[in-house]
Amino acid sequence: MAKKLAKSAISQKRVLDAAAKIFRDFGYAGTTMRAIADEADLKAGSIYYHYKSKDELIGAVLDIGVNAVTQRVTEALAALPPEATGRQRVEVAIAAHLSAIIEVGDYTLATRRVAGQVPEAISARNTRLRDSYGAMWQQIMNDAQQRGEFKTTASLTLSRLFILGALNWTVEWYKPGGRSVEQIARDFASFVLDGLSGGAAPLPVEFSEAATEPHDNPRPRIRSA
Amino acid sequence: MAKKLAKSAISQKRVLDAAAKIFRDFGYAGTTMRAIADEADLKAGSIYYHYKSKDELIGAVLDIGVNAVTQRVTEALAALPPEATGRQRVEVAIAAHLSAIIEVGDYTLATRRVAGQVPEAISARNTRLRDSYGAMWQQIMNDAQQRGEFKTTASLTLSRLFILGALNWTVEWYKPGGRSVEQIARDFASFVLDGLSGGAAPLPVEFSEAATEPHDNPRPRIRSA
DNA sequence: CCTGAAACCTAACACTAGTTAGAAAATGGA
DNA sequence: TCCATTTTCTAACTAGTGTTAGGTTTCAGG
Repeated sequence: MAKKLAKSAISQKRVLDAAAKIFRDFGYAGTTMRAIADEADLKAGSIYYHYKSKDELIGAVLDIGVNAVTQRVTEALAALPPEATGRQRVEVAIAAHLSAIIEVGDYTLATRRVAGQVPEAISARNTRLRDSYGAMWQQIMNDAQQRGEFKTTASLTLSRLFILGALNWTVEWYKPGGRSVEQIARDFASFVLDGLSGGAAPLPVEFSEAATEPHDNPRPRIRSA
Repeated sequence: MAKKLAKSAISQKRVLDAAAKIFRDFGYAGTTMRAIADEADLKAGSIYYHYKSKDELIGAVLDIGVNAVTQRVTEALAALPPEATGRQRVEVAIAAHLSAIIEVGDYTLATRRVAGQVPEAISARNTRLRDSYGAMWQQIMNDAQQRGEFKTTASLTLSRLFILGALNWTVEWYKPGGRSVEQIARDFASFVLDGLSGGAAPLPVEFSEAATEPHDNPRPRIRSA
């Protein structure tokens, strides 16, 4: 199984991508091995050559969703000079998080929609991953506050939960044709750091309110009944 | 069916509550009529005396989730004097939204977790409800900006999406024993309006950072396999 | 106590689920 | 070309799904 992997790897990836798509659209129980197989141009039985069960598959999908984001944000933060301000760190983390979850959107959405439906044994490991990612954010924010950059009276723990909740929700309404990820990240950072009422505009945006109005339910492909 | 409803109504409610709970934990396809029946102290076949299909049931659950929030926020805003500032309106809307989604938490969570897995015909109506609720928020924010209360450079449409995303995400980590809903609402409003870096504290909070650290996965009841 | 409607249950139907064992095809080095 | 290994398919099994038809219980009102 792990000797000279070569041809198998591409099929494995195809199955994984297909699984993410189907899980995202139909949830854990709603996803059938036959539907995944169909999406991956395979027969249902053949999946078991690559993954030994449906649970192992969903486990792989879940982990990819979180790890991709964690890795991207970690790298982006590491690339920052040591003298970077807390504000800059937050901005960079937001941009990295956003671009990551949109790039691996199928996995992110699958993770979001399926977490809490999956058997406990599988979700436990994934929860640990998410927790440690949250701790990373917490540290950024605590540092910034200790430096005196944050003057908010709100709990930083709650703020972190708000930020990550809103960030992750983005994949639900984001549509490729509309606003660019960079623009969304900028607006988000501005919103998070200065709020609605504050904000002495550092750089004026070209056109603040226009363009495509995002819609709530971007994914119509639902089974008949 | 709608002649002299009396005894049937309480059973109907029991089934509905049970359905919300099960849908929230297992998703659309993962929810079985037998599991709902079990939770409601009933046999599976008996559900069909109250609801003619699983789809009708999920439709009812979805609508309750949205309508409860819409109604509560509408009332809270209507109770405000006409001279209320945009800032006050936002604060009130946040508090009302939060208390509503936590009170009918089972329905809210069911709605959140199941939307997108449900057949299109059912989700369509529900999406309309959510859209009109979003429009209500949009109006509050536009008004406030036109009055000159908001100085943010970020798109108000995006801001609204961020706010509602973060608000709805609250039910995922809220735990009854921890911080009070009012405290969370205050922090959230402060965060939304003044951001992290701003915020000339109007009223100092008693203890800003302490108490129960919320945990990510508050619902362990997952089927074995 | 009778009665008819309301509320519920039982048992089954047709169908689909995840999974598996074994046969068949594809692959690549000798 | 041959062969051994890898990869895929076929066909089936068991368990569990939503739903229904018809019988049974519950219960208010006469």
